[in-house]
This record gives sequence, C-alpha cells and structure tokens, in this order.
Amino acid sequence: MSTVDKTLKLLGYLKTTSPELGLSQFTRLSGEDKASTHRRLTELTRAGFLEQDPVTRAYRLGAALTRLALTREQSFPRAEHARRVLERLYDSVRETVHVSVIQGTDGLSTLAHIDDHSHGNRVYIEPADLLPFHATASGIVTLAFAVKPFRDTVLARRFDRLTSETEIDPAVLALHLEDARRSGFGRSEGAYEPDVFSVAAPLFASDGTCIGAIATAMPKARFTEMSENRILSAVAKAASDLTSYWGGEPPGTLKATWDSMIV
Amino acid sequence: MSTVDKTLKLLGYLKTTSPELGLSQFTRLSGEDKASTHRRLTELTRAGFLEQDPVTRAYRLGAALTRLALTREQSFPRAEHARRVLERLYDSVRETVHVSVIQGTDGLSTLAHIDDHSHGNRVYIEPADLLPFHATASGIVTLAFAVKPFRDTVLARRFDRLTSETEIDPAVLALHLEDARRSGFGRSEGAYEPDVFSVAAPLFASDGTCIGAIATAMPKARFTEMSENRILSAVAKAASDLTSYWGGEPPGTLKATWDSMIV
DNA sequence: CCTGATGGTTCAAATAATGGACCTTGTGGT
DNA sequence: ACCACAAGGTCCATTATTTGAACCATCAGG
Repeated sequence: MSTVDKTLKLLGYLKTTSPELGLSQFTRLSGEDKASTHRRLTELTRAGFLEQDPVTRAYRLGAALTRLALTREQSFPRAEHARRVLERLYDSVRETVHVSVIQGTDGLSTLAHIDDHSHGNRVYIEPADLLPFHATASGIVTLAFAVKPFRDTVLARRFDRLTSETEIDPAVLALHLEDARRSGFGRSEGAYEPDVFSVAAPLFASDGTCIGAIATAMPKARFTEMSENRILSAVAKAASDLTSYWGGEPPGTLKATWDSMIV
Repeated sequence: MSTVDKTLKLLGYLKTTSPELGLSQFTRLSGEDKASTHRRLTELTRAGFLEQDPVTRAYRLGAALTRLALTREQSFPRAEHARRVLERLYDSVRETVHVSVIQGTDGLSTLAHIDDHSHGNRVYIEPADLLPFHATASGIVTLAFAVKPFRDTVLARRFDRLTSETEIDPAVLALHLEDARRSGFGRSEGAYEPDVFSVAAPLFASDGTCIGAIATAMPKARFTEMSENRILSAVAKAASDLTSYWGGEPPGTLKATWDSMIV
C-alpha cells in the first residue's frame, strides 16, 4: 500500500459519530506507529484536508474538502440533478428517497437525499455513511448491473452481518443479484437496519456502466403489495430520468422494462 | 516536499474553468515526469478523490470529496451558521455577501455566499477560487488580525498584480494592514476585480485567532459615503454574530469597536 | 512524586518513490 | 497508405523518502 493510500485512509476514520480524533486514536485505528501517523496528519493539515484544534490538539476534517467538493459540484452538478429527480420521486412515494454512487469497492456514497417528513415513523438517511453492497437495495442492484471484474472483486470480500436479516453467504447473494438483474430492482428487507424495507433501481453512465442507484426506504409496515407497483413504477421513472439527465445509457433490456412500467 | 504534498497538489489544478485534465496536462502543470504523475493520479482515483472518464481518460474530482465535505459539515455546521448570518447581512445591504476562511498560506476559501439579485449590475462570487490575501478586503483584514508568524510567512511571498489597482509592495501592504487593525475593517477598491469595492470584517476562533472574514462586495458606484456607515455597521454586526455562533472570541479592543457600531 | 496516558521529535535503517526509456493507440498531414 | 507526433500508459535499476523504536515533555489521577 502506497504512502498516499495510507495517508488518505486517515481521513476515513473521521465520521459524524467521531468528528475529532487525537494522534493516539489515529495511531491505534491505523495500526501504524505514532511517528508516521503524526507526519501524515501534519501533511494533511498543511494541505488543508485536516485542521487541528489549537487547544485540544485533536484533528478534524478541513476546509480544503469543502472547497474541492464545491468545485466538483460546480463543474458537474450531478447532485443538483439528483435533487431535482428526487423531488419528483418524493412527491410520488412520500417516503425517504436517496441517490448513491459507487465509492471504490467498499460501498456506495450518498449524493443527495430527501428525508420523509409526512409520517411520524420514518427512515433517516445518514448521508456521510458508506452503504455496503451486500446489505442494501442500492448496493445489490448496483452490484447486479456493475461490470463483472468489479462485481467479482466485491464478492470476494467477507461481509458483515448488520442485522438478523443480513445475508452474508456469497452464493445466496449471487442469487439475489441474479434476481435484481432479471427484475431491474434491488430489494432489502431489514438487511441494513431492522424493519426498514427498501427498493432501488440502477443508474448508468454514458458508457453504459452502472455507477450507482436511486432508492426509496420505508418502514416494513408501509410496504404493502398494494403500494408495491406504484413504488416500483415511480422508482423506475426516476432512474430513467436521472440516467438520461447525466447523459447515461441503460442496457437495452432494462430500458424496455422501464418503459413498460412507466405510465 | 513530501510525496503526499505533491499528490494532493494535483487536485488543486482542477478548477471550474478546467474541470477535467488529462495525464499530459497534469504532467506539464506539476513539472514532474509522466510516470510519477500517472501513479499519483491512479492512487487518487483508487481513493475516490478523482474519477476517470472511461472514454476520454481525463481525470475529474471524485465522489470521496463530496462525502468528506458532507461529514465535515454535519459535524461542524459552520457553513450553515454562515448562511444564516449572511442572510441577515444580505437583508441589510442588498449586495453580494460572503464568508471566507483561511486556506493555508495561499489565500481564503469561500465557505458560503449570497449573490445579489436585486441589481442589474452586481458582483458574482466564484466560490471555488481562492481569494488572495493582498488583493481582497477579506484577505487584508484576515491578515491584519492573524498571528504574526502567519502574517510574516504570507508577506514574504511575491504578490501578483491582478488589476491596475492591485498593491504588491509589501511596505505599502503593511500600511493597509495597520489601517485595518485600527479600523477593524479591510477594504479593497478594485484590487481584485476592476470596479469592485469591498469591505470585510474578521472572524475569530475560540482561542482568539483570526480564521477568516465576512465581506460584502459591490460596484464602485454604489459605495457612497452615505451608505458607508450603514454597511460597516451591518458587516460589524454580522462578524460579531458569526464569531459568537462559532464559539469564537474577538480581541477586546475590536469587541468594543463592534459594540459601539452596532445600533 | 509516582504512573500511565497524551502529543510530539529524532535519526540510522529499510522501503517505496522516481524518471528515462519504451510501448501502444489515435489523429492530422501529405 | 504512410509517416510524424502527441496522447495514455508501463518497466525497473537508481535514488531519495518514509519508517519506527527510542526518546522527551506535559498533564491527570492516585
């Protein structure tokens, strides 16, 4: 693993649940020695990727990230497109909706989301968390339509059991992927968070590769057979819209499926 | 310069004006050899800090940046606070307003801004650009209140002449800093962009160090003596509010100046 | 006034980065 | 059809940077 990899990895230890960490904590998390960790933290701080509290000496994420993320969004306003499509989808389903894109082989990163505010019992999105491929509707459907080498790399991992419903057997997961490829949708029934049902459709780039998914998530109780068709249709339309907004192209068979579902 | 520095520097070449660059362009910009540049780009891509267009092979900023920036903002919602204060300031002055924070020794990075939409002739903010210390009201006032070692480091640089009004002589700049320290405000009269007048007040962290500035910018024609006091008072109030929102503490003398100006 | 935790620094040894040369593909010119 | 050039990308002996055990300073609790 390169020096740069090891350095950038440090940034990943900062979560919303632990937004500041000290030198010793980084050292323990990374399993490296203190001197190297310290030099890396100093380099990241110099570059503006971290900032250090002058009193506690703890490190937190820095302003350069905000600046670069702004530049990215100004150049390629994908999040803005996503938000527009999500608004329409939310109007249809009145449940929490989100768009997430592949972030390396570890999972999906959420680009935009709308939290439901029309029900008392609703599903919250933590936009800073990576969504694992094996335990979420978005992850399953993204993996199902991803290119084979990528899928194989991900499936070679060992998966974590997050709830009692999480499937971690690669053979069974392969069946789920097969199912998603046939139907065009990924499903999760409490595999990521207990009692949360979710459906997702894949999003494609201009070269036809799958780059992420659009999904809706709700409490199990509200996902009835009656509502299912309406939800699938709305999600299919959103996926189709966003894919073409982004200049993407779905595989021919899926395009046919989507068109037949959109009323 | 460390390997990590050289690698992270590559990200800086991606601007809104050049959101995608190829290997050769990065190589020329960095002045390094092609093989090393390529390895660095690959590492950044693996980490999600860049993504590569599968067709053109050009590199652009990646999804990891969005994710980290979101985490940062969730943990320390400084931009949200800034936006709230900017809204009030905008209501008072009806001109473009922005909050920028120190980003290394190169300049200030804009955290939040509101573009004026009440005049035909207005000033636009390019939030992804770094504001130079010597040619902007925000830069001058931030430097004026910054700790001495930092100020000396910045003043040791050679400055670029951006317009016919840009002051680049360190001795004269030192006088401007002195003036800003006395009055509590930085000014720029067309030194960054021709015809754009700007006033800025400093922002402080909890340890009393200056971390950035809040400013308003307008066409020269609208900055009259009559409006000046109203503007200074509004900017002072905004700086005072945002500093305390962020848990910061202005120096005693400045606090007195601000309090006397706020009606 | 110990003890163990924190943040930070040093420098010889070990490892990873470097970059000139090379390969391949695509484009524009004649 | 052919050549010249620039693009993206790779190889590997040389070289420079990273590494990490041992170190120091400070603080909090017992």
